[in-house]
Amino acid sequence: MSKQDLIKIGEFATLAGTNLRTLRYYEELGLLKPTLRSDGGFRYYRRASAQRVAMIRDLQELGLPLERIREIVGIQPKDGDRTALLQRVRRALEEHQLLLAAHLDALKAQQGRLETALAKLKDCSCCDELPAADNNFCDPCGSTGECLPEGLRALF
Amino acid sequence: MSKQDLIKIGEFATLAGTNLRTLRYYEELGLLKPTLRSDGGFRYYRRASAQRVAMIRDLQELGLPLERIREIVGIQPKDGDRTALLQRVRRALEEHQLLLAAHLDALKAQQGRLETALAKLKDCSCCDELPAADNNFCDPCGSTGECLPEGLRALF
DNA sequence: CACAAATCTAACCCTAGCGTGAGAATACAC
DNA sequence: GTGTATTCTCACGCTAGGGTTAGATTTGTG
Repeated sequence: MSKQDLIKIGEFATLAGTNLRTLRYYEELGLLKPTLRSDGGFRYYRRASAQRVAMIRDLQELGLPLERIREIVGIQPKDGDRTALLQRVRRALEEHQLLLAAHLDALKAQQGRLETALAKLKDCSCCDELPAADNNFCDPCGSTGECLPEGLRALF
Repeated sequence: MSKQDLIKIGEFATLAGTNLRTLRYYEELGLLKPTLRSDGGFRYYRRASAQRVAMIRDLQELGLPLERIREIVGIQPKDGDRTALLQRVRRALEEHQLLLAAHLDALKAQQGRLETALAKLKDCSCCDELPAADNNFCDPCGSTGECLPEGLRALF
């Protein structure tokens, strides 16, 4: 923890595999404060803090937004707090798991609608009938008598 | 198509099931222009144009961004262009299907990482060992000897 | 001391799809 | 003409994660 260990933001960014703007943005969000500020305002980081950046990145890859990450790792945990940290991480991950599941469901539903729409379009492509003047929804279809899927009502 | 048919934006919004801001936004994007502008600047729409809004909404529900939708329906198709329109829609939907699939894969991968991370966390919760001073990644784990999943390297 | 490289703050830009005003002007009924 | 409802054009706000300037300092070296 000697002064030797302190490096400026440029070197730290390289070390942590990121860039200046991102580090300053993290600081702005309260995610990672530089260990020291010089009188002139320069940021000085500990090399070891690169691990903190790695952790932030890891949690980002798991899909957590930076705000949530701050809630988890915003306060530098002491050694004894390891259990508490694990708790926080676990709760956040579980919560995020639910969100992710919901998001997946929504996208799968969208996928289903897309397939239906494409199937219907395939039918329509070989159809010569133009919709009647009073039924430009083609609903029900003049050929098959089927109703159109929701997502394509207005195509005709 | 007489002047009787032209309505102002408020009534049109109600008819189309949307609101003023959205309609003006659609116009800004080139999705739907009012049929007429009064000398004072008021927008006048045809009732029939509500179908166009419906179509935009339908394509939105299929997940297409408004920019793509504009590319599809940006130009008012004439009757004879139905085939061409169907083609454009089909191509756009197929393209979007690919994007959606990729998106789904990414989310599923995220889900997998989440599960792995949570499983590992469960192990760690019952672990009393603190990481050695020279290995604050707990990697490999002092208890099980297993390596940590990518997403949690920096937790320790 | 002088100079170059690094860093500082502040600010605006981007994607999407509007929400929500402010303040001015219009349209229409009476 | 006058009142009131409607609409007009800005223009900023939101989420996330920075990118990319500009102009001013600071640091460190010779």
